[in-house]
Amino acid sequence: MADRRGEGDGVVTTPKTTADTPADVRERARAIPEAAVARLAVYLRVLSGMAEQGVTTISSEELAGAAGVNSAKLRKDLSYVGSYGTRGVGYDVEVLVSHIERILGLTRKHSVAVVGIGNLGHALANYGGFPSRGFPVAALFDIDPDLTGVPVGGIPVDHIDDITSVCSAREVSIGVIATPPQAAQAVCDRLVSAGVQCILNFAPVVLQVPDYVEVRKVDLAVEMQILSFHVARRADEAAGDVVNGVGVDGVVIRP
Amino acid sequence: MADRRGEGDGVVTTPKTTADTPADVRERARAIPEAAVARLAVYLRVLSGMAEQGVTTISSEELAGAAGVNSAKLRKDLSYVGSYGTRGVGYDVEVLVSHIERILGLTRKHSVAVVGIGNLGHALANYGGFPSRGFPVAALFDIDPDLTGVPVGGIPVDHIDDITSVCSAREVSIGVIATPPQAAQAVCDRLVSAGVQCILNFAPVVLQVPDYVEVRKVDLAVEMQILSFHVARRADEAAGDVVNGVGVDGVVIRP
DNA sequence: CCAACTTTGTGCAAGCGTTCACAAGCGGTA
DNA sequence: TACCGCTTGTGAACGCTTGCACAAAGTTGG
Repeated sequence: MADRRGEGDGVVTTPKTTADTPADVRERARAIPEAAVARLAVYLRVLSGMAEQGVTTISSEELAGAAGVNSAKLRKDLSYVGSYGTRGVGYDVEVLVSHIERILGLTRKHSVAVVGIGNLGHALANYGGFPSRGFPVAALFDIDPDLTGVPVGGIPVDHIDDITSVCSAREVSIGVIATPPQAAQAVCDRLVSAGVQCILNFAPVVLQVPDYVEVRKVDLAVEMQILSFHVARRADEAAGDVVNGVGVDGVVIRP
Repeated sequence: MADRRGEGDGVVTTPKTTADTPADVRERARAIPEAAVARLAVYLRVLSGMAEQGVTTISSEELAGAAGVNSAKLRKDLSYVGSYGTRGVGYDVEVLVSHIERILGLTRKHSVAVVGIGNLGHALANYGGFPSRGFPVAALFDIDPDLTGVPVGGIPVDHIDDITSVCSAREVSIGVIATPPQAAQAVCDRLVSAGVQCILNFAPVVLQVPDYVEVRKVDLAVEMQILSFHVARRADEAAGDVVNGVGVDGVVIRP
């Protein structure tokens, strides 16, 4: 499926028309909006699925439908990657996949370290989606000495005191924090001092990091509360449309 | 969106001072940008922590620092909630907490159902952050008959065939999908037919739902790929700063 | 009571991202 | 080769979000 790392270099499909020097790619990558990057990752997954099903060509309309966006946005997003479509026809699935992978930096392996082997840490260590997409889990850490040496998902757990040395040695480029909130900042600091520049944080805290470190946050409580907000808004609207809040507001809304 | 029915007639009087009728809250909630809602949830957590530490008053500058945003944005966000600060002083922590909770709909309990009791599902079922924040886990589901009846995190697992009846009976308002991608859409359809209008989706697929259903997606692979993009961009920039062109995949990481 | 100081709340302008609309380009056909 | 229909790629308009800067409002000290 998405195992085309390694390729891309020698291969260089980028043929005829567009010159596409590394400098171009660099310049282009710099300008891609964050939101578009997130969507590119989604397109990539959809395209991988298409490729598996034997689809070789796809139009922006089809791909947009499958990815849940409108086709204009999709084309604009793809235009950040380059012009690899054929007018009147659509996009070659394989070509598109390889170019998106290149832009997303998936031609290179990114070793991952997971810190905090609790419920979530276990789930992450065993999550098949990481290695199969070019993100091998190279190290696991926990503060509990009883866990040290115990293999989880095939990888032995190290003690968090060894984060710096182990991460440096194994060239970890992405750190995943799945610790309790109290420990998160300390763990983060160690990861940073080990040279890790990208962090995925599951702990419900705002991490303080140097400018050159990129942090992405996955906050379950926040997600739930956003949903809660929508539940409430919806309930309010319904209440406002039909009945209305008792006597407090005598406002009548007519549908 | 496109839910402006009802209004347009002589609705809502937008009173002078701070009367704050339910209609006002309704009107205000409707207007809060999605991005601001997400931040409000973060402010809420920070404020809760402050309250626990005995802090009673906080300025926008302090709170902004703790939440990792700039103070102007914070004040604008809070202004969506209402004007509950005291000029020259700051905000009363407790007051702010209660108003944000009200806006986010946290005064009401939202029962949660988790579908797919694999690694992630287990972690979610045992995650203490849910119940403690007003999101009691009321039901668990899996397709595996061997799991049915087995309690996980104190709640017995039901079979996914019973999603509709159980969710209706227990008034589940938020569904969490932690199944493999192939099963996600079917599970989603069942949740929707059970009346669930908010879904948190961990499966790496784009769910198709009716307009009135709100879906939030947590996609680990996408998060990793976004980080990968930044690693690559950084590497490219570093390479571009020093050498120009040449190497296809210049690595070079700089501190 | 006044003056000096602090901090909120917000109008406004700049910046991004999304959407629209259409010219340009390509394959197929006669 | 010339024409036709289809789909891409993108300039331009639009709308949402952010950040600035400052008046309004409150506190404190004399």
